[in-house]
Amino acid sequence: MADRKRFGDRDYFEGGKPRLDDPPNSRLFIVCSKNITEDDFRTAFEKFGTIEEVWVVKDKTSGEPKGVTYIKFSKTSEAALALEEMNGKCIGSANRPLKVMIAHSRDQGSKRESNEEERLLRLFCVVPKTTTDQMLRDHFKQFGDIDYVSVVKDRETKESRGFAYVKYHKISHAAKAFENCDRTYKAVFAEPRKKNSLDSFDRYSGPSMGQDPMFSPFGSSMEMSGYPNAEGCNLRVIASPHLNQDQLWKLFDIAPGLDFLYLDPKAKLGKGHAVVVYNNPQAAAYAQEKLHGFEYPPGQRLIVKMDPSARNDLPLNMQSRGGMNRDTFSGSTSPRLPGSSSAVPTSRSLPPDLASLAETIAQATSLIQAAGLAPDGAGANVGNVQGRDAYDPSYCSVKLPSPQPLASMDAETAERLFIVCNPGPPPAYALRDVFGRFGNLIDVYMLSGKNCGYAKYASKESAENAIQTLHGQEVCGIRMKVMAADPRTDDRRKRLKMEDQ
DNA sequence: CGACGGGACGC
DNA sequence: CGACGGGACGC
Repeated sequence: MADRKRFGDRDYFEGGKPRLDDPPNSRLFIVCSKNITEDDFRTAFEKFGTIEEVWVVKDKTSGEPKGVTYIKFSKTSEAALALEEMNGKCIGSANRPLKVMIAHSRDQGSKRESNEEERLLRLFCVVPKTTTDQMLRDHFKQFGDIDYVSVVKDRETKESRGFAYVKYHKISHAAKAFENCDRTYKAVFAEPRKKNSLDSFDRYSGPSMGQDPMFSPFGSSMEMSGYPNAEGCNLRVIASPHLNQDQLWKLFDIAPGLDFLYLDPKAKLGKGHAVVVYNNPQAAAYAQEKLHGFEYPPGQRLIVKMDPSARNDLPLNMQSRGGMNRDTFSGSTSPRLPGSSSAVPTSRSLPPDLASLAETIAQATSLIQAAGLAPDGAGANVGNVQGRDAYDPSYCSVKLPSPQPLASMDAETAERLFIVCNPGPPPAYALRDVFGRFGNLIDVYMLSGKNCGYAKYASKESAENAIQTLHGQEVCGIRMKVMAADPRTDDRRKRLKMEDQ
């Protein structure tokens, strides 16, 4: 089938026109000395990614370089990194430093706006109504330093309007988030907020929503280390034996001050038994309250108990250093609490912040395994068989292929499946994992308020495999029908077809 | 200050 | 036996 990722004239000149702004913000506009050659540019910029084109602009009549160059990258994040790295640098034989900017789209011309940085730093996302700022922050912080997260709420009812803005400090971070954030957010670069033209300092204008005020009930976790062996800091955990140490770490990282998490590889304590130690008792209590009884994976409740003696079960060499702690775990960032509101759900019914957390973990797990970086010997996650093909999520009634990378969101749909779930829709992350395992999955979603939905695949073969394997099976105890979808009926397809001409 | 050409899906 | 998602920021 057509591989839209591979670059070639065929793709570049889609519809007879160069795709200058596809993906968005992937083209650089560079003001520079006139004596820099195309080769100079290629040499200096190729390390940032795949260059689709270097165009040293020359005067049409005289042929003289105008001191302006465009460089088109295949990805937004490549252009962003190149900008951050090369702006102000000198290349070739020139003394004048490059001025590197993200090129405007052609119709936008050369006019500048006072806040054009914001166009590159801020993402617009569609989010479930139950998603909070903190939940979004927890997902988006993995891509870089967040300026602010803001779920837009109804002015009167204060309820979420179902969309949000996420702003970063660096455009490469925004670009990474744009490319790699959970695709159900449908992240796009946000149009700058409407504004009057006078304030070119809007970046500094407000405290705005910089840091959420209810952010840290425990104060700075750095200052909370005065409880090294306090009794209330130690938890004993029983989890699914399928979970590995990384996954558990991410779960228990919902409370600030996670010091040690030890999942006994020899199962001396018992399969899936772990010891968790925080540096402050509030965090341990919070984690226990939030995670005890939480189903992860679905159907498998975590058991989380306070146990002052738990720390004694750590191997001697860990009682001071930890088998896994903040220093050795690269994926963790600053500790944050979910559920910034005080109306934290205490029921055992999958509070939304934990659902979001579980989703994040499922996604990360899927990515890691798809990349062939499956947890190594340090983990105790392998049940009975060897190799990552053996990974078999307990929430699905049938043996599945190993996790696969998703197809790009704008890939062409080769086949669409219709899914019916009874009695109701399973968790989104479970659906995504299960349907993703056949490869080339573009998107899977349930219609809101309905028990049916769709899965879109970029490959017919993947879609057929999904039908073969999943039809009639269960996910999280929910029976699924999986079949080819009827073609769309509305005029949306026609409209898309028209654009192709 | 510094903003837009050439090319046009295989055998 | 079910059928087509959510979308722009109080001034």
